[in-house]
Order: sequence, then C-alpha cells, then structure tokens
Amino acid sequence: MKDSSKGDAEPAPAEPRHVTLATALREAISRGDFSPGERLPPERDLAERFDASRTTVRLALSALKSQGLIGSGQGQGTYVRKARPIRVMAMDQDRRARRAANNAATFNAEIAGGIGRQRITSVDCVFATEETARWLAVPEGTELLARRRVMLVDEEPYQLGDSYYIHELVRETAIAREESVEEDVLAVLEQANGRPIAYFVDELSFRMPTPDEATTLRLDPGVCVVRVLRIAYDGDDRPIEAFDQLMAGDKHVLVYKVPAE
Amino acid sequence: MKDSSKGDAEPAPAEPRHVTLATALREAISRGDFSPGERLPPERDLAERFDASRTTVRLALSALKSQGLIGSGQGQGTYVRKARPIRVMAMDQDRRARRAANNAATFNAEIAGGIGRQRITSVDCVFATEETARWLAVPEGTELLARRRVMLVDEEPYQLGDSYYIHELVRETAIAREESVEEDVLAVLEQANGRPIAYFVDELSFRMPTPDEATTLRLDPGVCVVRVLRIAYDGDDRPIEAFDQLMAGDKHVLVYKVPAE
DNA sequence: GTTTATTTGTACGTATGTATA
DNA sequence: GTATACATACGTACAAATAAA
Repeated sequence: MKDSSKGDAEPAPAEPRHVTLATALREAISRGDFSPGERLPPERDLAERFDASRTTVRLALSALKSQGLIGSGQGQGTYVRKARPIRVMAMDQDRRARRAANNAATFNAEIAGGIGRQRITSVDCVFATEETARWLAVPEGTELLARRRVMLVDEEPYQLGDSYYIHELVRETAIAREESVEEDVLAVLEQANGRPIAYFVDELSFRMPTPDEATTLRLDPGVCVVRVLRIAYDGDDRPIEAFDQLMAGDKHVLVYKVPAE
Repeated sequence: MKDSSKGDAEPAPAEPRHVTLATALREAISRGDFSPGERLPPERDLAERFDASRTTVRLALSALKSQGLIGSGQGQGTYVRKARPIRVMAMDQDRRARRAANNAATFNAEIAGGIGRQRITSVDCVFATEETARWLAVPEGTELLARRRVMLVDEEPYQLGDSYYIHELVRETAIAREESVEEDVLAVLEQANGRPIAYFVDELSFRMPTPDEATTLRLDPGVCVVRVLRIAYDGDDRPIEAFDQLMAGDKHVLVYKVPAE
C-alpha cells in the first residue's frame, strides 16, 4: 500500500516522503482547498491519509512553517497564515508636510492605514561602537544619545527602531529627555544642528530574526525581517542621525520613488 | 522516561531541551567558537555532550538552519554559514552614466564588485494579467512583451527578473528580439516611447522563497527573498516598463538615497 | 467555571539510506 | 572501498495548551 488518496501511477518515488507531502499540502493551499485562517486536518489524520508516520508529517509541516505558509499552536491545530502588510512610503513628495502632523520620526508619518503609535523603550547615553561611530562619522567612544523604541500599528508591534545622535548636539533639546517628543523630532534636530537635513541614505538588508527579535516583534515562524539603516545627512554631507530599524517582513511593503536623473 | 536520569540540580528547566541547545549553539557561533565555514561537532557528539537524543539535537539544528545560521550536507557535516552580500545602489547620481557602460537593465549596472552578467531565459509575447495590466496601466488582455532573465554574479545566480513592456511600443525595437540587447535597454525604450523616463517607483516585499525559487536561486535554507517591483514612468506619469525582480536576501544590500524634500 | 477531549509540542529509541570525504 | 555523518522514517509516550462540553 503505497499511496491511497490519489491515483498517481508513479513507480519511482525518488523523492523523500515528507517532500511529497509538503508539496501536496502547499499546492492544496495555493489552490485554495484551504483558505487563509482555515485549519488543516490534524497531524494524525494527515499521517493516516498519506500513509506516513506523524513524525514525517511534522517534518513536512515544519517546512511549510519555515516558509511562512502555515502556523500552528497547541490545542488550536495547524492553520493557513494570512498577512496583510502595510505600505510604507519611504519617499513621498509631501512627506515633510505630513511629518509635522504626527509626532513622527522618519517612517512614522508615512504609515498608511491603521493607527501608528510609538512607545519609547529607553533613552540612554552610550559610547559609540565601531558601527555607530562609522554611521555618524565620529571617533569610537564618542558620547551618543540612543533612543530605542517600538513602533506599533493598532497595538501590534511592527518595527523596532534605535536612533543615535551625537550627544553634544542634542543635549539641550527635547530629544534628550525621556518623554515622547511631541514635536517633529527631525525639526528639533535640524534646529539643533543649525542646518536642515538634505538627504537620507537607506541601507536595507534581509535575514531571519533572532529568537529575541521574533518574540519582541511577535513574529510567526518563517517570517523574515528587514533591517533598514537610515542615516540623515545635512547639506555638508555630515551625518546627524542614524536610525537603525528592524521591520517585520510580512507586515511591510516599502515603496521608494527614484528619480531617473 | 520520567526523569532525566542525570543528577541535574536545575529545579526550573521550564524551557524545552532543544531550545536550550539551539541557544547554546547560537551563542557559541556568535561568540566565535565556530568561525564561518567551520564544522560543528557531529550530531551524535552533540547529543552525547548535551545528554539528549539525536532527534532533539536535529530539532535544535533545524531551528538554526531556518534562521540561516548554519548549513549542512550528507557526509560533509554541519557548518557555519558565511554570506557576503553585494551592495546594490538602487539610486546613484551617475547611475545613468554607468548605465551605458554595461549592457544594463535597471539594477544591472549598479552591482558593485564581481562580474555581473545576465542570461535571457525567454522573450515571450503574453497577455496582460490582472497584475501586469495594473502595473502598466493597460486593459487586461493587452499584448505585452515579457523578457525573463537570470542575473548572475561570478556565475552564481543572484536575481531573477521579468520585464514587461507594452508590445505595441517595443515591437520594432531590439527589445523584442531574443538576443541579448547589447545597447542600453532603457535608452532603446525611451527612444521608442519618444519621452525619457522621469522616475521609477520601487515596491519591496519580503518573504521566504518557494521551493522552485530556492532551487533556481540556489538558496540555502533559511534565506529569504526580496521582491522588488520597479515600474518606470515617463514625464506624463505613464508606466512604460514593469520590472519584477526576485533577489536572494543574503546576497544583497540595497541602498537608496532619499532627498529630504 | 470545571472538566474533558482534541491537537500540537517535546522527547526518546531504533533502523536504514546515501552523499561525501 | 570504507568510514563518517547527515537524511529519512518508523514507532512510542507523555506534556501542555486550547477549545468544546
């Protein structure tokens, strides 16, 4: 008794059982046999139906999980995941205009749909590491101000963001105070610096989250993260803010408008 | 198997065995106990050393794999992964200047380091789907030209890219011919359109690859992909090219320069 | 509100296949 | 060709969380 469910007439398996199973399930999902949110049959049922052990079924399911297709939980079964990401306009003509409207730091004003909010985790005075020193073009060990925060949309964590400033520059401003800065952070920064921000450079990299990050961002397994390092420069090409962001991959669509010239 | 049969004086395990193990290994790796490329001890050794079954060790290892930290192969053991991504300047002042130098399509000219090359997979005349029609702002069913290609760096697949053009527009040009377009593709397009490209809009999303994509891009497990949909517009805000790209997450760092105003 | 059944999670052991060194 | 080490696959048992009764 090789297979039972479908009348496939292949004599050469050549393929591991759990791969066949994973493919079958993946196709069933993308075919719509199971709609988003819907529950799959229990592992034991699948095992019986595909004439495999539960261990093998779990192997197949774990593959789908690591692809972010399904989720599961004790007592609640295995279900098809649904994700509706928000669009983040990383660059927008009237960005500056909207910036003032919210209490917005960089991306914050640009979240479309949903109620954006940020919670300050900590405001610390730290010494520049090799990395942060490079970002802000200062010697290692320079005193920096680090503002760490969590960005929430509808009370769900969407992004982690750490901003670094040269302490000397912002010591006297609202940025250095713990309280959530109600005014436009970048405007405060520009005033302190004496020169307006001329441009940002975004550097995006992509990977799987560490367990810590997965917990904080409440990521399902199989969801990757995007790290956006945004450095703000003034007209003299001097960096005045480094913004180290970590965004949940399944909850974001980033949009950049790039002039041809 | 009730108790652990070893005189452990830990009163609060509270954490699954494989999680502890995974954490220990992860820390060992990030601490540098195992350098990139180096082999970890065999599963059986780890099982013995941590007083766990091989199954449990494999569970822990599979977690690290799905985080992209390690790789493995039959007969070659388990090793720490190394990845050095290329930097892609998505936006660069003299982009256009460098564009002409290579036989460049959009990103192609902007790969820094390594020898970039592209292989045309197919050039097809297709009918616009709901998606492609939306991208190019044409009615569904409109005849489009689809150019599919693989971008290679040092003969390693880095990106998959499908370009879509309104067939009517490019019918008479080199773009419609199978052969690799030696000239600047965008220049040909601009000439055919009669108006230059004014700007691009990039839309980035992030997910785990399908098995197909993983195979084609030769992705290790635990590596995510970035989808960059780049649409080129002319001065009248009319889309004239849609470029649907899929990039290996571990092999790319994307850089965008964003003017403040 | 408590109990109970369901279902996944954890963990063990064993055996054999197979690619690599 | 052989040994190594991962890959595949079976079976079993109990824990823990959830949802339904």
